[in-house]
Formats: sequence, structure tokens, C-alpha cells
Amino acid sequence: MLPEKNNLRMTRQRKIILQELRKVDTHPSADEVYELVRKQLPRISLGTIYRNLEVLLQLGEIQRIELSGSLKRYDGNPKVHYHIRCIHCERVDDVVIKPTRDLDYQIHCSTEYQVIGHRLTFLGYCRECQKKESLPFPSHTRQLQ
Amino acid sequence: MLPEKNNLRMTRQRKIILQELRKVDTHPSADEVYELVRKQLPRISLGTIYRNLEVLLQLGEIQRIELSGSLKRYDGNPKVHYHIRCIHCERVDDVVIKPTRDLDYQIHCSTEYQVIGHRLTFLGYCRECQKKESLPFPSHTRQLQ
DNA sequence: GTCGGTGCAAAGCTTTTGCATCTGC
DNA sequence: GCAGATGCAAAAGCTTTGCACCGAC
Repeated sequence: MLPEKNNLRMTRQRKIILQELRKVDTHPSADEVYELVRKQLPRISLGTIYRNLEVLLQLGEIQRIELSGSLKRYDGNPKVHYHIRCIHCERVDDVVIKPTRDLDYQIHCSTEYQVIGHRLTFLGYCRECQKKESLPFPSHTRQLQ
Repeated sequence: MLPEKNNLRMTRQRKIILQELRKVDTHPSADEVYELVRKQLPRISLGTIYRNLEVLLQLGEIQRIELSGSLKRYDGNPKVHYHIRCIHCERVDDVVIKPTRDLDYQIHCSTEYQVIGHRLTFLGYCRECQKKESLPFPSHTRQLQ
């Protein structure tokens, strides 16, 4: 869905924010998007970043990942897919398995909710963090934050 | 796992916070826990709530749900289970299907992550919100925040 | 020309933290 | 009595918002 269809304008700022998000696979936070976009538009404000991320989200052009500790992360890939997050360094990667809607139907039947979809995020330690000595807790107490 | 095992003390505050969380199934936010506990301990501070929620989380006595818009919600049920969230009123309910670890193994094999577990949250409209006229967006543009 | 968008700065909210005092054990 | 915990208040994020000006269509 394109901005023009909703009385929205495709400004330079909006275009470059989307462009940068499509370019990376690091699932950046709003502040990281700000830093990326600032290389091309040094005078852009963080408020503009937030406002445009919200617009692009509502248009379905991007996704928001909300399981990452304190801040939200954005994903330039609008297609439904799953993520895996390192609970040590907070890095987020895409997961390659194919999403299913079977579960949604199952839940629709067992609750009174009108189910729209689901979010599935795996948690674990990434390759780099597995090598580190200083993992915060022994395995039996590891919390799935 | 009990506080005593970790050089931690079972203070009145900590005990009542856990008690209140076990009592409700509404997945309250930190501020809502504060309001619940204040009925019994009017002089407790919000800082104490946050510190204790963090301790109880690390002990595995409670869980934290982080998909709920701006603020985090807490669940007094420490067992692994899934949630469903209303994307209109932000209410969170438990889902009755049995969790599986098959997926974790599958992901472990297809990524370089050491997988610890997963979080699965369904999104939709609760019974009350389905009745409301003013749903924010037509169905084809509904975003899975 | 219009009205949506921007930059800037201030405000808003949630969460964390420093510190003196208190209290479980 | 000691170390962990608390209450209070201030600070620290992240995010939103008011407003005057700008620029896409």
C-alpha cells in the first residue's frame, strides 16, 4: 500500500527512512534508524523518525518487534516471519521456518477472540555470546525475557 | 526457587507483591501491581515494586510479557504458556493450548543459536472490542503490533 | 495554494538509581 | 549486627507532542 493512496505524501524523509530499513537486516531501533538516515539527511529530527515509523507501520510497509528488552525494533521486511533474539546481546535475527496460520484457527475456536495473527519469537544465545565466559546466569535459572 | 536460597530475604513487600500477582489473571503492569499492593502496604514505593518484580522474574517465580504496546506486563504464573492480546484495548488473556518444544529443536538445527525457548503471542480482538463500532482500521490494514 | 510534514524543543511516561534509613535473618 | 531491602526523590531513558515554518502535490 502506497502513501499516495491515503492522502499521504512521499517526502524525502519518508522515502529514505523506508529505503534504509529495507537495506539492513539488523532490526534497528528508532535511534539506530535515526543514525542511518542522518548520513543522508543530517538535519532530520528524531521526532520525524518516530512519526514516519508509525505511518509506515500502519501502512504495512514495515513491522515492529516489541520483545527486545527496553526498546522497540523495526523490520523493513513487511512479510510475516519469525525472529530469534539473543538474550545476552539483544541481537535479533530472522528465522527461516515458514509461518503457519493453523494455530490462529485453533485459538479462534478455543477463545472468544477474533484472531488476526500471532507473533513467535525464539530466545537463546547467538554464536558470539555462546563463546563468552560471562553469561549472566547458569542455565537452570535463565529467564526468557 | 525460594528467595532464601540466594541470600535474599522474604520481606513483607516481596511476599505481598508475589501474593497479589498469583491472585489475579489480568497480567498487570508495574503500576497496576503498585495499586494492588498499596491496598495492603500504603507506604510502599514504585521503586520497590520494580526492584521486586525484577528479582521475582530472575527467580523464575513470575513472567514478564513484553508485547503490550508501551508498558511491560507481569504474569504470576511461572509455567510456560501462551498469551493472546487484544490489539484494541490491550487486554491480555492466557491461551489454553499446550506449549511444545519441537519448534525450539527445529530452530536450534537451522540457526547457530543455542535456543532456550520461545514466546508465542496471538493477536486479535477480544469479545468486548468485537462489538465496538470504532475499530481503528479496516481488517485488510490491521497491523499486528 | 493547501494541508500534510518537518525541525526543534519541551513534555510525558515508564523505569532505574543514589542514598540514608530500616529490617530480616 | 550485617547485608540486603525500602522509601523517597531525582534522573534517565524512550517516545510523543505543540508549534511555527516548509514543501509535496
